Amino acid sequence: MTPDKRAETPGAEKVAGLSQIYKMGSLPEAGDAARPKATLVGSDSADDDELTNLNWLHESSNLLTNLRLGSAGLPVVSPLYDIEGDGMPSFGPLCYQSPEKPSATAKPPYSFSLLIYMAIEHSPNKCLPVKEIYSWILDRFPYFATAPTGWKNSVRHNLSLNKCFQKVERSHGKVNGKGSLWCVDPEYKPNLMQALKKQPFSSPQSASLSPHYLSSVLQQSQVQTLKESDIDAATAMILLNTSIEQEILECEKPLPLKTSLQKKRSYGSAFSAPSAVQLQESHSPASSIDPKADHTYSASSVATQRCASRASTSSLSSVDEGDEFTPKSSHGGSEGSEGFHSEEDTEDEDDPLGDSGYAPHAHGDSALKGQPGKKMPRQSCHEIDEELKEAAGSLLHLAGIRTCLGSLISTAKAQSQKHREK
DNA sequence: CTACCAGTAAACAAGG
DNA sequence: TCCTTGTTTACTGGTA
Repeated sequence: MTPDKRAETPGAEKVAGLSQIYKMGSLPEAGDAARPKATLVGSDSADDDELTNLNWLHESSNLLTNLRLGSAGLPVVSPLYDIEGDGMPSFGPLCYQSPEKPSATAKPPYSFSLLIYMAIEHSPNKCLPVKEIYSWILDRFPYFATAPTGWKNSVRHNLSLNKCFQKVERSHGKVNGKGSLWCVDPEYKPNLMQALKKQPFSSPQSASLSPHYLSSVLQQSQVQTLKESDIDAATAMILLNTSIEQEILECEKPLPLKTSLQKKRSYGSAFSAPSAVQLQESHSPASSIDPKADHTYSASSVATQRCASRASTSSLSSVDEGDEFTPKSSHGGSEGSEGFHSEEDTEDEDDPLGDSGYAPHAHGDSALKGQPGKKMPRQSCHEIDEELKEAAGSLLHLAGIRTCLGSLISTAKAQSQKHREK
């Protein structure tokens, strides 16, 4: 499909839909973020205090908590993007268009796998049909609007080949029907996230997520006066956060990204991974903050269950567990026969996305059946919060050590200089 | 030099 | 019939 055909894709509506989602998806603190936070972090604290000042850590912690929560039922997805998420459809080309990246039409610094990952993760359901993946990419990366059409082939190629992505049939009986949904295998999610974080640093041509970028991103998200060391710490927090998430994942053994991505080229069946049973087992009660009812994915589909259950496990994610295992037949067909719901389908029913996971969601259906289900996520969030606090403590400790080392080094340097002068 | 990976092109099949 | 989607194979270029 040529870029000019884009109009015929749901791109336009999509944008609107996504916009809404983004709005809805604002983090709980997004509102806060919008507020002028002059108080912030070391707003003007002495430089030396910045590391040892718990405030910034706390902020980072909040930030990272948001990240977690972001994957916990918000439309936001990839940590780093979450960070910048201000609840607005802020991505545009911005996704990679950092200040250092003047050209919005430059080739994105992300691999197709990551682009797909981002697209999927930014969907409220964590599942997207190819078409919408195209749209998302086109929206965020204008480069592709003018790029040769082969990129779509590459996207599909990636989806097929990459084990990180799993196909989910939209509805019952359709095994090979047209337009399946694609979601990210939660098992590989950490790896993808890691790749996302790493890539810009490992890729010379992309500075989009360089410390500077991260810095600006963090600034956008409330942490306003970060020094490089802070950024390091924040990065560490992010990684830490990831590891916590990994702990939470019942599917431990996240393969090193390389490994996981390598698998993709095994040209074997991409869906030979864990069985439905395993998936079921790995299903954690902590899930579904998102009443988003896209859970109607054909429950008969193993892949669907996998997607739904594991997604909710790994990311405290978006699929309403109350529904996700409900056989479609019994799922009250208010949603029509197809399991898939695009943003349009759900847009009116969900501020769920705005549902932070902390704030109880009082919305029709979801609120009703959600009550019991909400508790768990809250508990989980609380646990996570505790973990984050602990982690923050540890990090603070490390930061303190680092500061000490820094001052020792500078002292040593000063002394040696004195020495030389003598 | 080799192996690996990502990207690209293309052929093909299935389905709408 | 055409288009989209999905799979597979082959090839190329970059990188470690």
